[in-house]
Amino acid sequence: MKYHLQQLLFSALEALRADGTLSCDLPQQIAIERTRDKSHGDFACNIAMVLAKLARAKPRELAEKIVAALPVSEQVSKVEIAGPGFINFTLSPAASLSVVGQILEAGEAFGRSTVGAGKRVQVEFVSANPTGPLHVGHGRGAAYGAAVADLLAAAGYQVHREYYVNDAGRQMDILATSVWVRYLELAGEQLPFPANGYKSDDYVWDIAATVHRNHGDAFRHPAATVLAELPPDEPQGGDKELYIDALIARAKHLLGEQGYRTVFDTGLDTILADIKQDLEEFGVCYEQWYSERQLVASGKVDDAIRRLQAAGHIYEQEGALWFRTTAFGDEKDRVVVRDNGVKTYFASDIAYHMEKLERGFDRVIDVWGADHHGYVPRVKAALQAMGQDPSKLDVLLVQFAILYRGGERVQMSTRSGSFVTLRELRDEVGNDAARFFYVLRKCEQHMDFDLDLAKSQSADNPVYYIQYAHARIASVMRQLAEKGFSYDQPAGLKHLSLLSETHEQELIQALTRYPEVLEAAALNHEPHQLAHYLRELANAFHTYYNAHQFLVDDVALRDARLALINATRQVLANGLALLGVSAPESM
RNA sequence: GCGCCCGUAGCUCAUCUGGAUAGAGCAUCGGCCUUCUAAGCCGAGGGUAGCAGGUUCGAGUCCUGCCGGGCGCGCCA
Repeated sequence: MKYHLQQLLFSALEALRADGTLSCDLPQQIAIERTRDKSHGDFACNIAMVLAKLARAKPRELAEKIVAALPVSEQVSKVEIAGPGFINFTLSPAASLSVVGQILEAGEAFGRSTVGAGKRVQVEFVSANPTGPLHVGHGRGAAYGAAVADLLAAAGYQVHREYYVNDAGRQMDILATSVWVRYLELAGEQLPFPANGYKSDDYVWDIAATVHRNHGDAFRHPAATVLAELPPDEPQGGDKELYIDALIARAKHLLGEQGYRTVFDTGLDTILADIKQDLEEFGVCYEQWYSERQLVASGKVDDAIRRLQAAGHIYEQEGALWFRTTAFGDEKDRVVVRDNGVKTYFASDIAYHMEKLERGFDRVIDVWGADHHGYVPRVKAALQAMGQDPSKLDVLLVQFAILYRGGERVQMSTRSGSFVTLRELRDEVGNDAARFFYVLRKCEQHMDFDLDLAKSQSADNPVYYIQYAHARIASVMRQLAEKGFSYDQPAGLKHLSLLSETHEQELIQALTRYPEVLEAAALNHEPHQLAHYLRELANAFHTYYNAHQFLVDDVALRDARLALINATRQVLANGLALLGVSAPESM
């Protein structure tokens, strides 16, 4: 509809230009907006005010000329000039009513558009290190990323959802070594737990037990051998980083490559399986799980560094290789290969992002926690240095969700183990409430997540309000047969003009907005727009429900009303599905 | 100190990329169930949009400077 009005205005402007009334250039885009106030019609356009200066005309006079030049459209019943020069359009009743038939015909497909047709977009989200279960912070990224991906798919994009698995690197070694130490304890060895290990995480015990169950004492070594000549750990006044590195080296040496790999993989596989299951239960699915280890093994990381070297962006200093990211706007240069020869996380990420673009995506979206924001310039710098277009990469930073329980802020720390897992959250508040709560705020907004409120199962949870609207409609349809009524949908569509009540018109108006909301939410990566819309739609329905009866004796009116609420049910279901929330038939 | 994000009703947040009189929910107060689910509806009160400037027909929205909160500034990941 917006597009139709744009076309009308555009031809009016061209006509004015042709007869010399308008001498300036025509704008590329004509902004059409929904009106806030119904007395202003359905849509408003500010084009006269925008062009007034360029055309050296008073806005209202220009508006009058534009209106006079507008082609006739049977979808528009009234055009008015208001305020400082707004052109307000009122749609004809038939134009609004037609949405009901469109919804019922399109069904689950209603609202989908083709703006992204032919474009491939990759969405990478969550990508938490597989060193432990997902916590509530990851939950927000999961719900948000999944919703953004689904919205883009609904907008016609070909969407590729991906999870980058950091299965290489130091943190994984620390995990593997932590598992081994717990295993040694289970095997009866007495040795201190490293200060920098995964100390208070119960799952480390579980994994160690699995290793012990499957391999017996195969990886057992006397504590004295393990600890021989290790530097002091932090409690003994040493450096915990040095200590853990030495312990990792000892583990690799004593277990051999094969044995170390077995312990390592038991940890990795166990945790990754847990993460996958967790996300799947949360309704979050991926096309691909991309392994950092395989990326490294493929030689692509070395290739990337070589390419940067060949392009002259790498220099050596104090034994390390530095990438001159400052040449591309970063604050300081970054190390890609440490003086001990180990490649940094950044080196992998350069190769990974390079590889993303080389896979041919038109657009690449990363959903990151806001604490990684400082990382954006260097990744963009890398892409630019490699001759790629950095603007193809969109990094969406998701702010933290601050948890409250009993009015108290819940302290979150992975290392201290005092975090709430996503699984715990889902168990407490349910998947539906969690998914909906997480996307209720725009991503750059800090979010207060009140656990008590979310798990209270009360009406304070906005998700129930929307689901209730859906269930109510389903209930009405169930009552049909019981009360001896019938519903003839084609007849209902024929009699839509009987829907003249204010509440009905407002409900229809809300329905016509759905495709616009969907497109805006997708293109702006703002699922919260859809969440808020669904609440408004549910509100329009509940109001209507309380004011009028659907199962009335007037057959034509009954069919028309049932067609309307069935269309409403469809849109509620479609919108909830995109947010990963169920649409129950009864509550 | 530098960089990014945020600051809107008592609380939690919207405001459709600069539009018309800034809107919802919760909380408070007052009404509505013999009728399709009261997890609902209707009504009332509640605002100097952190502060001060600037840009223009027009600013919560864009720019600058302060104030306050969060996060980040490793050869960690």
